[in-house]
Amino acid sequence: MSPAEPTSCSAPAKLRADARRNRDKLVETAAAAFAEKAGEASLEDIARQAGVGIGTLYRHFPTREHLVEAVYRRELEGLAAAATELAATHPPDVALEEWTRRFVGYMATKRGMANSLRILMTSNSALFAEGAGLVRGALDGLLQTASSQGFVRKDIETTDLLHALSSIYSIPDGPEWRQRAHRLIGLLMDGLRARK
Amino acid sequence: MSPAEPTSCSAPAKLRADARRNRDKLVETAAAAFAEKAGEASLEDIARQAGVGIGTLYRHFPTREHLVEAVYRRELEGLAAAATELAATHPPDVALEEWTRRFVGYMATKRGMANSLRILMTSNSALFAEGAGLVRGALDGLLQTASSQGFVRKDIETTDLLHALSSIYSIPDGPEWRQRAHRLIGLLMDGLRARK
DNA sequence: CGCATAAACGGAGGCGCCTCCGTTTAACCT
DNA sequence: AGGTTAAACGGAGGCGCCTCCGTTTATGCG
Repeated sequence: MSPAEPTSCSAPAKLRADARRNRDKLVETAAAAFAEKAGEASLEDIARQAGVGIGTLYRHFPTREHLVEAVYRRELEGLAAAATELAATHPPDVALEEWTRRFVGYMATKRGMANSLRILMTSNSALFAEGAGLVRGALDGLLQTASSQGFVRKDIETTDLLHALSSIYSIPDGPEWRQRAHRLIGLLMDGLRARK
Repeated sequence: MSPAEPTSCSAPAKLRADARRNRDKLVETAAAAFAEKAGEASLEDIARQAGVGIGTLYRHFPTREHLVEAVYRRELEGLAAAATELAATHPPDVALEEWTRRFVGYMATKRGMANSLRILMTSNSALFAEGAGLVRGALDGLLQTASSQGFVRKDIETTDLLHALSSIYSIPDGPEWRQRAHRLIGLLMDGLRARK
């Protein structure tokens, strides 16, 4: 195995140290800005908050969609990593529930980016498929473990659960959104634990 | 029947004379601009070319999509009207062929508007359906006449033909696009006339 | 007509997007 | 270390989007 890789793993190789630093800072800042201002955040603001010039932002991310993509990918990777970590530190059913809650947190940040994501989806669906695969794999691992050890029922497949989770997307916007989503998850999890 | 209605029929009612005039001029100018510059035309340019202020454009069409919608609708109405006229002045098979050629001309103007149209399609699909209905009706009339009078074979339905025509959309962009499209139509029409 | 008034006009200005290019700096070589 | 150079930086500036509001004008009424 090669030495540890401390920086974000989804960045292109062979970047000068300062470039890598700025790139990471931009993605991090953008993630926060998109989460807060729902994808409508101004790129100039993001550059300013990240402490770099607007030119630097545009060199790293030629279009808004490139930046969205980087944020999207980073968060999906984080989500997949969380699954592994949760599996190692919690009972399987708790890990599963906690992971789905994080999944909802993730989706919450995406609500306002619908437009950019749609563009991304139609113009570069390969990336989307890859992201979906990551999520699916993570959920699959958690569910397999939990069900094989008898913590949850066995007649529910990953696809079913994923489908149920994605339905959260269609909950109408509003102040109660998050609350509703978490109630729905509680319901799903109780259902899963009820061994038929 | 009420008196003749000389102005564009898809405009809202009860507009002051100057407002109606400016609105029509804007739609007309926009249609030309979108056709030429592929939907990327600047709204400021369109207003300037139409001889009105930018404020006037925005009062009539609050977003780019509203203007796109107006152009889109106007052209579909023109297309439907052309079907009636062609049917009255040409043999049925010629009318059919000529109309499909105009249909291609129409689609050619839409190639660059894909983005705006997609937004329109997802955010207001009712309009889209209405437009599609207009086109379908026009084609249906022409095809019925032609086939009932024995000018074209009878085993092809409107839906089939519409589907074949819409495939033109997927011809890759390029200088030869129009030529390819017309070759395809010639092929379709010869096929239609070949009475099995 | 001439007046009142509501409707419509139009463009200045603020903001965001993106490019271009002069300046800075990390990385490599001797 | 000091020098060289290509990579990276950053912000000014041009352009388009959109809003806001002071000015103009069509229209209906006495």
